[in-house]
Amino acid sequence: MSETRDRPYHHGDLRRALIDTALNMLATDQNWAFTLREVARRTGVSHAAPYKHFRDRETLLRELARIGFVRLGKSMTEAMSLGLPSTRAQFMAAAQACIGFACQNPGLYRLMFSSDADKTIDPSLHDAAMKTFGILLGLLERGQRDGSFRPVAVSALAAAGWAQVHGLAMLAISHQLLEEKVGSAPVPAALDVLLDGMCCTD
Amino acid sequence: MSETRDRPYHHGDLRRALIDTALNMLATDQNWAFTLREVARRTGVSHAAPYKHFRDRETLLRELARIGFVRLGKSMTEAMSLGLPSTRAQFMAAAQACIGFACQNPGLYRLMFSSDADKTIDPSLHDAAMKTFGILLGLLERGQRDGSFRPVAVSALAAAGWAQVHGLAMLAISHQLLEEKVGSAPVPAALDVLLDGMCCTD
DNA sequence: CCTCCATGTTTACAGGAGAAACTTATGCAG
DNA sequence: CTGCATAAGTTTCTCCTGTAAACATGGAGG
Repeated sequence: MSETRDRPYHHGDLRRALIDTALNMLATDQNWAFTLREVARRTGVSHAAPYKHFRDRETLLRELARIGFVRLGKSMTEAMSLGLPSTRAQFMAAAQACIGFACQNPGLYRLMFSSDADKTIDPSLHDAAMKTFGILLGLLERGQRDGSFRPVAVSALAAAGWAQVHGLAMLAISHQLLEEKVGSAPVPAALDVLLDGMCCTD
Repeated sequence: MSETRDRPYHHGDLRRALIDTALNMLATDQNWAFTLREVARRTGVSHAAPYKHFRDRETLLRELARIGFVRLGKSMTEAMSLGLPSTRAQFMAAAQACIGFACQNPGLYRLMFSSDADKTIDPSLHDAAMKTFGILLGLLERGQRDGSFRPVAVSALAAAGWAQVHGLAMLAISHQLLEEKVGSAPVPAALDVLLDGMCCTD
């Protein structure tokens, strides 16, 4: 077979390749039936090869989740850096970026908040999640300083904002934001209601 | 063995027994590694017996999710029926009931919103979810009529309220409402921020 | 009383997680 | 350059799961 020499015995960067394959599957598959063997198969290696790079299935899942948080953070940061006039508009943009990210990577987003991605046993995953959360927190603090957001405890704003965005994202990818229930543009509508509660300008 | 006669060959109500076992496991296990065979084992029947009552694993999961929505609806209705003075207080009570339900049944709550419980292929599950959502919607409409909530589109209030409550529940059972991030009592704090945006009394 | 059928059980098979033993290539010591 | 230690693959094995098929049982209706 000519295939024998298509790829050297040693892959070169199998770890990266496995992660890429898995991320692609997560972005594509709605079903979310993640299988280590299928990742290996699609990457073109034997089903035991991944164990040379990840202790077990969950270790790979946690690494994927970590990358997800990094990417999500980047999306939100970019959305906030578009030179929008008000802090309120920046919050809206970051929130919509997060929900857009979830809709484009439903499997990955679910994974990031699933019990498979246990943050209590992986400091780097925990750090990545904290860092992304920190982006939101920074925006809220800035908004309070410039007088956009009400001077209540910033932790209250943070909990409210985070829960709202995460809840909308989860409902969106679960296809539960049906028009019959919540109107035609539920995301900005809901965010506006929340922002009315967060902002000073009534 | 004396066990041979402990239970008659025909269980009597195996369907119910399987559901009860599964619900107990869901309430207990944080890990959420649901296995049909283990449900059968713990119920004391052979691993193939469940197939006489459920087409496949997912059919059982959907039935469990349906029961979850019914129970959640009951919890919320009860919380609203405590004779609380304001509609705002009733919303707060219903929201906390929902989040409390999630914390007491993390596995079940996750299931209810997971892709395993596909509402598009099970009308009775879809109906149960819609009905529970309807409780929230009814409360919001009542609140608008009595002047508690602002006269914006009720769908906006519904999307905001639902997302907020669901988001808080998901974050709570993912142990992501850490004090370092969101203060010591994030749930009421966040709900108050949202309610400030929903209510007329500023 | 006998027979049917719903509801059980046993057996069988495919596919996944993960461990262990084996193989190959690569980099480094001499 | 030679040769070996080792990282990175592969094969093989065991245990577990979901699910189908064949078989067994016992209670209800003729």
